[in-house]
Amino acid sequence: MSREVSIKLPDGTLKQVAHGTRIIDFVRTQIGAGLAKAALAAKLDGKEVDLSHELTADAAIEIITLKAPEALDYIRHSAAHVVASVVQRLFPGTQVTIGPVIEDGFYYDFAAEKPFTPEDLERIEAGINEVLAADVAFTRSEMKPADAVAFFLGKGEKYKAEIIEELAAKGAETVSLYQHGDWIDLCRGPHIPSTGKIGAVKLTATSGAYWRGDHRNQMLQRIYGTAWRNKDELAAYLHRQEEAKKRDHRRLGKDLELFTFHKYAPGAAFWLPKGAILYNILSQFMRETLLGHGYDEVKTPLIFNKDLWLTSGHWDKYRENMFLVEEKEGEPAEFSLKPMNCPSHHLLFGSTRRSYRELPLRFHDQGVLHRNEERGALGGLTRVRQFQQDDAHIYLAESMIGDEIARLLTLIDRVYKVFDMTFTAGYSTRPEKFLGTAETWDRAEAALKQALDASGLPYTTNPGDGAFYGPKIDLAVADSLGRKFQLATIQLDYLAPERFDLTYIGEDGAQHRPVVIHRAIFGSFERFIALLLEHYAGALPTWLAPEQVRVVTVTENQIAWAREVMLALRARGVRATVDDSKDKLGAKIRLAQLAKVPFALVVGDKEVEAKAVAPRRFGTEDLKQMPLERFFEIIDAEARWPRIET
RNA sequence: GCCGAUGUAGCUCAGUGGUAGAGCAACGGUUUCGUAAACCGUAGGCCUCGGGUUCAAAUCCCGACAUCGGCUCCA
Repeated sequence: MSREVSIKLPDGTLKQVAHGTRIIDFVRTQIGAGLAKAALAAKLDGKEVDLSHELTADAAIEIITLKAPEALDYIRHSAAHVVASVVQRLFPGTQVTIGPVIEDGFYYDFAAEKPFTPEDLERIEAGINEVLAADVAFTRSEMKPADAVAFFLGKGEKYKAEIIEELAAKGAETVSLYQHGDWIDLCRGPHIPSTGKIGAVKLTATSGAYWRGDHRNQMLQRIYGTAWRNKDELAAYLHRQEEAKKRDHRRLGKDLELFTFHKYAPGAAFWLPKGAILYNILSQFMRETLLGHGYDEVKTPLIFNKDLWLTSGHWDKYRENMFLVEEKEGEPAEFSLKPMNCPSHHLLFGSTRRSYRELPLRFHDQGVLHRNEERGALGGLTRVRQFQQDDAHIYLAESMIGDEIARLLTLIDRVYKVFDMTFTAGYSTRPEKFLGTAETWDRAEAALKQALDASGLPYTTNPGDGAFYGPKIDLAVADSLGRKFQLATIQLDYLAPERFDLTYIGEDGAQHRPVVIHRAIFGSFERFIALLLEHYAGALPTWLAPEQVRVVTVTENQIAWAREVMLALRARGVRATVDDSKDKLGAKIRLAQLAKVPFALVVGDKEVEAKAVAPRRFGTEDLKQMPLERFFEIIDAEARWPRIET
């Protein structure tokens, strides 16, 4: 007997097909051969399945073709399988582990005898291209977990067996396997119909990676790759990567003479004159902004006795990241450079009797911090050992948390809008090991979440990712290559007030325990500047540009007027220079553009005559000649610092 | 810290066992020029550092240091 199932197409039409019809056949016969050819996978009631999946129940169907955004995920995941099959052919004895899709590509982790060399990668890539050309079909099958474990153990694949055992422990009744050619892998799917649908694959990098990301586990060998619908897309992607590298803040820092590093001070930047200007503007901008938002700036010591860190808990939890300082040579280090400002602020809070009338009490501190990051983790300005934060600690009563967080989110949002930067927010909740009571945590999480929801900012929730002392909100910004870095943070802390025995006198005359909010908006100036530079590709807005105006003369005959213009600009606070070199005008313009100076003011005989300038704005063609007074108006308006509403 | 790659002039890079190179920048000179590179010349190096192999090392080997990519994305 033949039963029928009812399949609903995206446009609403219902089709009846025999129970057990494969999707690919359904599409070919009921929709069209063209779609059947273009199809890669399908969604049944939103669930991703292969085209070979059999229709056994009424469902709404959606066909995913090459054009769909998801297509790239399927192509990449299928490409990862091909990589693994080629690696196992070329390097017998290598075990497979996992091979997920990531942003712009995929990777596959192998338990290999030896790391893969760049030459190995070339051989593997050649093997991949053979498989793509052969257009081998992917086929799906299922097994009972116990059988699958035996199957993979029989092939010496102990990582796969471990994964299946975990799936079984979670209650999986069957696991799926995918095969192309004679190579088979445990896989959730779906896959594209055949390897020929993978247009272009390139292996991009190798690296060591710990099994399950834990450094106590065995180190696996990872191969990164990218895959696209066709060669043009791949070429376009590689071109984008090349372009992105030009925005790398390390490149820009060198080209624009902002900062440099020396191997005698790994992870600590030297700020060159132009970089120091940028750093100081941001620092002062934040100082004034926070002053306007009820913060009090403080300055606290750099070096502290270890007793402070014993009290705060850093000595136990954070000592390996602290630079210890010995007071007398040969004696055990009793001091440390501070890795964070919070403990010193707690000392300040506790240094006098506090009243509820002072709350929320906000200490802002841009003090220099040192953290002994692992050597391998250092990189540019985004991962340093010495830095300054726009750090603050807010002491308040628990009832004030909601308002304060809401205010903070508004402030953060406004600050980032000034720089035209977009961020992603993450909300992290109670970890498994936490301090305090579940009840306070519930209240704290509710307050954070409520403020976050009210703010209208989109955010992701990271359950269990909170600090052990409280939940937090983190804001991340992506660099030119799409890597995300945490900048702003808001963390609630119930523990520190306990450890430092902080109290204030309430309206009722009794002592109360405050709550602390740790928060930063830029995060560290170093990291913020890195992302700021990449965001603007080095072409900073006028108010931030270290050199705002460069007066360029056509010949040496205009040097006197050029200097007069420069001095007049400097007199009104504009950072101006003169290029009075013997270069031709074209060369001077080029240099000004390469230095990304917002305005090049051309002065020739005509301008001298008219007491005028001919401004050329960065990245544009020439502006018309104008009286110097007129240019003053333009530059004054652009050089003005943004104000953040209170 | 771990895996891999890299380290040559201020910058970008060539040079694979036999006397250290180019372009740009710098410096000197000529040119006085109207919106992205005028011309000629000069100088610049412990080839990251320390060991080793060799008649001979930037080059081969070992180690240190630094830099770069990665070490959360879970069949």
